[in-house]
Amino acid sequence: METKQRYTFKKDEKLKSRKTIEQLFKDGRSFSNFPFRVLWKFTETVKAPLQTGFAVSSKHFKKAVDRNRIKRLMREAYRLQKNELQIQLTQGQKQLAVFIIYVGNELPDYDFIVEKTGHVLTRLIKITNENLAANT
RNA sequence: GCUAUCAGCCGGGUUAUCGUUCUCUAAUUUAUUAGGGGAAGGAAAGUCCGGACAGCACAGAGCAACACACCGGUUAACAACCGGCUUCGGAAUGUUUAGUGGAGACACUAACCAUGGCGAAAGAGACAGGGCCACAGAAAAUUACCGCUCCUCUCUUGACAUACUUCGACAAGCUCAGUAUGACAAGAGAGGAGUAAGGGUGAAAACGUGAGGUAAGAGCUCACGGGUUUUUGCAGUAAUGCAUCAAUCGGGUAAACCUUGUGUGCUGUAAUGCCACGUAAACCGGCGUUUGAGGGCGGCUCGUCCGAUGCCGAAGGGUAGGCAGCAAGAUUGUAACAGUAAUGUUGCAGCCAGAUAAAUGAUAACCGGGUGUUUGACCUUUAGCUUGGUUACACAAACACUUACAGAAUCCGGCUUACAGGCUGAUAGAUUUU
RNA sequence: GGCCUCGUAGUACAAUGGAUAGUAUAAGAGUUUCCGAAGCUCCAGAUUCAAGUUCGAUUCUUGACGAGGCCA
Repeated sequence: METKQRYTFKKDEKLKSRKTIEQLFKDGRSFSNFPFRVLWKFTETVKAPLQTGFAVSSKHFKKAVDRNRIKRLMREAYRLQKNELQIQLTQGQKQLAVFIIYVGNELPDYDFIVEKTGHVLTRLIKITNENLAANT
């Protein structure tokens, strides 16, 4: 992973456990960056260094096609930009669980999502650095 | 070729880069790499019907409840599908009649009738029963308010007949006048009976029109026409149709109750079975142990089975992971045969998603389809250009816009709803060309 | 995924198939008051949508749309 850059997003990197998600909603910390709301928590229960889930409210988007479309765009944008955060976490021996919720009301286009996902990821990197500094 | 209706079918493609899931093969560092293959629809949607499958007694009885309802067929099954019947709607066509225009041929308009492509029907029963029908109206279903007619009684008036004379014009009679009685006519009032023609209100008014008949009227009778039921004959498997005989005509509502017939046990793949992890058989209240609490997931009753370290309530604690179910089946494609068709039988070939915070994608370019505009195009005038008109048909180019509805979750058969656009067929109509 | 329930003024609820769909409250106007509140008077405002049955649907039937609930 450290030799060549591969933009993968496999099963292990998805946040799937119902239990961890409930923990995130209960104890996790969060911040908003429109159109996203991000939940995050350092936890030991997960295998991979970084696990991420995506969600869209079915109240805002009634049709499954629209929800799928947004989730696919988010996943694509995340996949292409998340490598830096992943490397940091591996070096720091930390496990991070992240859950990103789309709270906007309109169907976004791809460029908008890419830009906003970049903002979210830089903020997460900052948080990780602070956490590492505090621990050491 | 065009328009309309109906039925059936399809519903984008190629390349590049990065990526997801399942599976097979190989390699090893045992979770990665490399290669091959598969990966969303006609509605996957709504969850409206029907099944398969699973559990509850190899699912029992009665009531209740629910569903269905012309006939025949198809099917695993159905409220679905196919074919037919009946009723209704109806583009259009034709005959006749009337009106208008016209010298005429004829044209247009309207009405009746006939045919009628096509479409719709939750299409049993209102002679089993009760219920309801606001307002208006006499009356909303065996009813009678007004009116019409007849009879009886009373009163008034009129003229007639008979009898009588207290008084009067004149002595008597007659006449006039008066009184009483009788029957008659007219009018008024009361009572009884008949009547359903008239009442113009309403969504709906007692089969319709005409004639006879009658005290007045009435399907009371007759003629023509209409509806319902029924006998017989013919056609058809049947619904039904045609003819015929007889009876009958008293509104609507069953998508309000109901009646008749037929059918349905209930719950649903989060069913169900197995494995793993973890906790608490805490405490309190009530019931019960052969005199039976309670349960067997349906509303009630019965029956039957299970049933004691038990059950219920209250208050808490723990887990919410994996495997099977779960992808070879009422299967898909194709051909032949049977059938009007739905559909069935046989042969050949194929294996075609399996996720679980939920995969099947993202970006870019090009091509293809559709619509619109413009220019060529066509027409007129002209020797030609300009100008003007047409874009009905065919073709070409450029530009712009657009390329739908929508995402499997156990699986099938239907229904319903959404859908840019395209293709095919049938029927009807108008028109052009040959 | 499966199984259910419900849609009436801004809000909370009524209404035998039948007159102008009612009540409370909120909103608006007026009155009262030095001003405001409360009170009083008045006014506007709705049957989720579309078909069907019926003479006539908030009510009955069907479909669509929307809202809510339950499951191991």
